[in-house]
Amino acid sequence: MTNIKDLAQHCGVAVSTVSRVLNEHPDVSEETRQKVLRAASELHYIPNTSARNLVRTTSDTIALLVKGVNNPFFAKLIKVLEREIAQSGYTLELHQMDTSEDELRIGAQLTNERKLIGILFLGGRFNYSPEELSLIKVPSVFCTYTNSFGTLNAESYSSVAIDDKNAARFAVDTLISRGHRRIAILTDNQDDHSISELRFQGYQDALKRHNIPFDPTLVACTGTFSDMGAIYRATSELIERDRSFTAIFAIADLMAVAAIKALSDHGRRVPEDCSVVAIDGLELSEYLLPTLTTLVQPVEDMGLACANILIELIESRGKHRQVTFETLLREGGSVRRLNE
Amino acid sequence: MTNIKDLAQHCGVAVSTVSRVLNEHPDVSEETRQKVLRAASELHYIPNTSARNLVRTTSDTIALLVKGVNNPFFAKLIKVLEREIAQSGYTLELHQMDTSEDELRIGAQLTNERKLIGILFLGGRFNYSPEELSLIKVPSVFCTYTNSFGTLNAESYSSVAIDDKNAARFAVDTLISRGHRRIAILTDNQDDHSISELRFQGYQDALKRHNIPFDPTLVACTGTFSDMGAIYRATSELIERDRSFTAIFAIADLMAVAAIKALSDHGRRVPEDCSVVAIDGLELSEYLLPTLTTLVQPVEDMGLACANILIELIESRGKHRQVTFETLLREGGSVRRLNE
DNA sequence: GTAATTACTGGAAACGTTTCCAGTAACGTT
DNA sequence: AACGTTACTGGAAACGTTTCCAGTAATTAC
Repeated sequence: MTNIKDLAQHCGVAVSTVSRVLNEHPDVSEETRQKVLRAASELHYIPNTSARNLVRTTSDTIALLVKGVNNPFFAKLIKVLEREIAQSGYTLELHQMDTSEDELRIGAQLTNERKLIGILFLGGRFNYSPEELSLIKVPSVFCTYTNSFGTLNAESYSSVAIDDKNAARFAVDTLISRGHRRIAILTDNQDDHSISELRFQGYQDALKRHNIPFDPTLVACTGTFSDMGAIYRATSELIERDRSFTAIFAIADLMAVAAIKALSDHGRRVPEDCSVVAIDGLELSEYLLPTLTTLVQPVEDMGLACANILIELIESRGKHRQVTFETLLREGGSVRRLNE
Repeated sequence: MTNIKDLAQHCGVAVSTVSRVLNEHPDVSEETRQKVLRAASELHYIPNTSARNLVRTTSDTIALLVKGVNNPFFAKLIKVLEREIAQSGYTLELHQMDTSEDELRIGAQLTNERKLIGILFLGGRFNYSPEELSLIKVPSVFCTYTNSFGTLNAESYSSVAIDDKNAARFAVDTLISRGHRRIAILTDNQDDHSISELRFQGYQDALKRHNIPFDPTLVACTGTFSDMGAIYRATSELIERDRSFTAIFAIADLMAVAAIKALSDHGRRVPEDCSVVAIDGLELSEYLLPTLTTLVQPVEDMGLACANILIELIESRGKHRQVTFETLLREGGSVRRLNE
């Protein structure tokens, strides 16, 4: 493998000169510049990243710390993130965390190996104390969830999200405005300080505003966003437990898919016998039968925002900021007006 | 940041001794071992990866070069891959390639930066010459596609795949055995040397074996695996072009989803008016209405195989090998026997 | 009691860069 | 003619490790 020393020798110049050429420093004559460049290409010179990072005491890799990689909503997000990051000359590392508790631990560990210049958190919970957050020593951005529980001040963290509570409220409002009053909810969790809890709160809020009593028997917890079987079973139990509900609010599109199947298997058709509304706006949902009525998250814009905020932080061109995106109701065929 | 020198100084030993302790070399007294370990934890010592990699002239990162990250079949695969790789102490880097032509170029480039010890190729084409392949100077595995076109010998590359041609033939056979003869195909491409072409060949084979003439008007090319809109449009055009087909073979589950929607929008119900069979076996497909009849790829096993082969190559514990997995027909509700 | 082995340790080179500092030559300014 | 500036270049230190080599002390073998 050719290194910078070989180039120097080959050209009859000093290594420092070669380095200057390679790093596009000024103060190097056009003649030597060409000479070095030609040698570099002839000898197939490729810089050694480790050596460079060692002396520069940085790296070029950003870590994506994600819980539930196979969540289809993340797929598009990851696509956008990688593209943006690559375009800015950085590299994306993928790390999976199994529990939300891992996220800070893994983050802190990776940070310390000094091979990271930034972290993107995706799909975890978010109720950190300032002390916990300070374990992360590199710029980071929380994707798809924000500091809705904690006590962090806006100068100390960055996030990109929708207003989950509000979106959930809007989704449930949509059902209520169509005459539904017995509305079940299909959620991952009620109290894990993740978006699940926020959306659950939004559900409760909507009911309260319309003076509809909250009925815990209408809550189906799946404990997962991606395990279709578990979601199906949770819905089935709900159906067997209570036959009075006329609508389901699923906090994610994929949950709605499993729910619709469970309803169908129990002889209840959507939307005739039960309406369904969800949050996500997957492309897929437009191609289901019936098409899903869902609140669309602007996933592309969210990905761009995540990447840009992080890169600005890394290049110290920006300060921490929190971005909240609007969701848009996409009406499909899964909701029906209830006749009195 | 504490480094190995600080530890040495703090303990009153040489850096080499500290290094030995940290790398679990033998030949170091229990006493000093404890002393160093205690100091390391007290001073929050974290090794510098760049320095280590520099002197060892390796790294710990494996690159995943993927075309179409948002392909839902890949989601689960990536999940398994990351877990296996992380468990073996390596790190996974994500790189997206836009065109299949990128794949070798990007691979070669990354290889050369010497920050990579292995590459996983996912979702590209595969018709390389030995010369092209030799550009990649680190162990690599081709996931989900194999050397079905080229001239590589088995000692020079590794791959994990299903027998795409055979699977497609089986899928189409299933339709034929149910009485279908006018069978349309929904494919990404006919001649791009990727799995699309293989599956297309399998389709043609099945027809030939049953003396059903191949009709090009029954071929709908989408040019994509993941853009639902494009798939929908391609199917719509097919429907408007020919109303005689009684079944569709979609080379991927997601294509089948879009196709079923297109059929429905044109007043044709599945399976009553048209049967649909696909390849993939996404979990999702079991929860559609109707459930999809599809050939299941053992995605979990495939992921494990990819990771294991690569890791064995890296640790030079294994030789190149090609693994082909069996697919399994999962009968859903999207196929119906045709009455004569 | 000497030699050979073992157990442990320290010093220093090496990995491939970047960057600081000093230096030379040519040129323009006074 | 002396001086400052500019344009360019080389030497060497530094980044934080690992690993080779040599060396000492203690133990074992004869």
